[in-house]
Amino acid sequence: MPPVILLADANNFYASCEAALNPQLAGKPLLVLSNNDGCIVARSAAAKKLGFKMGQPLFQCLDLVKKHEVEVVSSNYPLYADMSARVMQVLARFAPQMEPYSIDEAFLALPGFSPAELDWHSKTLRDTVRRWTGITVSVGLAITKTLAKIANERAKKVPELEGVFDISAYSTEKLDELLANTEVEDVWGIGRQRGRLLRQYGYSTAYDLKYAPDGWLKKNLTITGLRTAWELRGIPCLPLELAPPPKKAIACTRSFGGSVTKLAELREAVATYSSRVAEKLREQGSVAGVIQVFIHTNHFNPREPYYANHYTMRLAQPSSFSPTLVNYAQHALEQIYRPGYRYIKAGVIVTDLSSQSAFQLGLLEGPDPWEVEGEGRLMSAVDTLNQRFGREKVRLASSGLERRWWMKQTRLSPRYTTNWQELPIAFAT
DNA sequence: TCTGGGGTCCTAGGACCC
DNA sequence: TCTGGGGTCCTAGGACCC
Repeated sequence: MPPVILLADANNFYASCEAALNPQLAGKPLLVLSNNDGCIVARSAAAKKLGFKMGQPLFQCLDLVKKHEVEVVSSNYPLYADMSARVMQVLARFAPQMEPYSIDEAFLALPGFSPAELDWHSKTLRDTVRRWTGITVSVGLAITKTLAKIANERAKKVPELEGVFDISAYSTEKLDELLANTEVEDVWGIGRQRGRLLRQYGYSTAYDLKYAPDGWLKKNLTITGLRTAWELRGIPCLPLELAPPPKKAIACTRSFGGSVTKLAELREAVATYSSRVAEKLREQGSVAGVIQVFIHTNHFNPREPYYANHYTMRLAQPSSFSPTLVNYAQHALEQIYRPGYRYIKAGVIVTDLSSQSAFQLGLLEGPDPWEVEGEGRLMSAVDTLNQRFGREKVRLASSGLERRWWMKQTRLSPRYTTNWQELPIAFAT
């Protein structure tokens, strides 16, 4: 018997994090905004009920916000990352094997449980996460990840299920009935484009997708679409990833608080982003072989000329040394900068990553090992300081002081769990 | 006026080679 | 006028996810 897959997925995660640390928000309509306070990226249950849509620009629904006195906050990623780690720690106690899949969900493998045991286990898991973290998770159980996703979705939607839905022991008939009542776009791996194509050919439900011919699936949805159909048939094609594989690309890209026209300001932003990229590289022990910089103006505004460009460079030697990456990025920026435009976003992406240690071993014809050693020690000293005293406490001067381009975050909640000065207050005297 | 960020995987097509 | 066949590698772009 293959193990049952349990998918635990937090409800309205970002909104729940805010409410968990600020009891005054409990039960109220609450919106969490994207970087720059532009779009809605999370909604509390009450806000969903009022009709706010995921991804909707805030300025389009200000009337509704005012009318219902909806609370609105900027996104606070250090808080969500910390809460996520706490939730994951609790979840890990409930299975021998776990794959943290995203900031708010994880797959668990449960071998050798009876249906009654699965039910008790899932309810205990849910209660424990709620009591220990203040976050509510929904649980779906099935024999493949794709089916567990569908079960989880139901657990969220149908109140009678009380947050847990187990379809791991369903007969083919029962499962097919459930799939026939599931829109094809609600299947994990079927987005807008594939949904449209499937419907054109008359495949409008998960059931239709399950029984679509393999040849058609492979040809039109590639191997990934074929795997999805097999998973619906109960054949596991997506194994649990127990150890997170190293990233193959690392990026830091941001919209500016307002538009930026001067090269000097773009240079600050690009220096900041490439420093951050270098830091992320060092976190996973990688060096980058290729760096790309892009900038663009606002493509939503038809009244002003649009310009977008990117420039890619191969490093002479793979590196994670901040000053090196900043220098390359600055050079790349100069290749694509054109005066006279109002830029609203820039980004730095590194690829062709390899392991720091493998790189150093193969260094017979490489750079001076003493130099690399010195760079490494400098960076680890900087990283240690910043971990201890807060991000960017030590940084390159080229990343700017005034930083007029910095993103807008006008409604940031306190860093309740990651800063001693901003702990939640239980009793005020 | 105001519209997120960071990833993965897959394929088609071009360059290049013998 | 007629102009092979098969393979690899790389990249850009598309689709998807949260």
